[in-house]
Amino acid sequence: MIIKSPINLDLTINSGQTSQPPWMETDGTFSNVVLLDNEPFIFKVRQSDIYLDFNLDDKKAVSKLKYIFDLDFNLDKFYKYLNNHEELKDMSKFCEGMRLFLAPDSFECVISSICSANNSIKRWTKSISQIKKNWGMRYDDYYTFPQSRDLAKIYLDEEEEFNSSNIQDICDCNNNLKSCGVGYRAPYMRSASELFTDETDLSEISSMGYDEAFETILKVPGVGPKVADCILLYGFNFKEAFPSDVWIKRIVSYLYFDGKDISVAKVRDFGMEEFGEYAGYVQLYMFHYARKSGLMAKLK
DNA sequence: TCGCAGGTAGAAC
DNA sequence: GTTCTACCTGCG
Repeated sequence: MIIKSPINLDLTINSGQTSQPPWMETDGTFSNVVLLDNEPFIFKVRQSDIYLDFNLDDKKAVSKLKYIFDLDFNLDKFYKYLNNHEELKDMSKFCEGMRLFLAPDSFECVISSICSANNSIKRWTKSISQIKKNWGMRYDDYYTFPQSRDLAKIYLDEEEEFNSSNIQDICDCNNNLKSCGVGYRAPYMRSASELFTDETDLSEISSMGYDEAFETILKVPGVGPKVADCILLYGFNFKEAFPSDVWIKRIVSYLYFDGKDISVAKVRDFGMEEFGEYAGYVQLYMFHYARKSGLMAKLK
């Protein structure tokens, strides 16, 4: 069925948002397994003109799909907003149809975002895909993201695995987090999994206001301000988040502060204040505008 | 080969 | 409170 909200699927899925790695692509069809009340559904989506063509018409599935691709967000209104601001008016034409790519499972977003810190898009998406293959549930060619209680039990590295198992050669130890290329983030990822198994219920975050949610998620190991904002934006749909990293800092500094060097913390405050309910989208568009327009190369 | 890039934690100021 | 440094991996 066609869902009549304009979107550029390829751009949205491959824009490096830390909710999840890109979906599997075959001949222009993007697919993934999505759990609805713990029941697996294979979602297949493809571009149809400016819209999205979805393989299921089940009401729950459609509602979830609309959530994942943020299809109820009014892009036209957002573009009017961009066009009314001198600093932002070029952005929509470089990113037309790009939407938030929200996590079907917020725990996956927590771990993906921790993994993305001080890392490249290519490397964190590879690591998360490997984690799904190793410890997720398999349906056809697709893997779910493991649940927190399962990830909490995974060995951190070869050494821990070797010492706790009957494997004879340490080189055969590849059932551990570090073998997924996550580096020093492994203990953060496992501690976060323990936290969300035993102490903190992720669903409580959704019912909090932004500030409380931010302070709560900031306590998770491996989560600083940038990662916290990514989790709130891509994992919980808090659109007022303005995840600020060095690139956003350079772009904001160029566009708004005459190239003056300002702290990432100040950039975050500025973005939230200036863009309000559009902060998350502005951040997303800024990053891709800078990438595609050549601004990023210039700011390097 | 090695220098570099990229957020967080923990220590030092 | 702000600033410095180590952390792991892949890339040029």
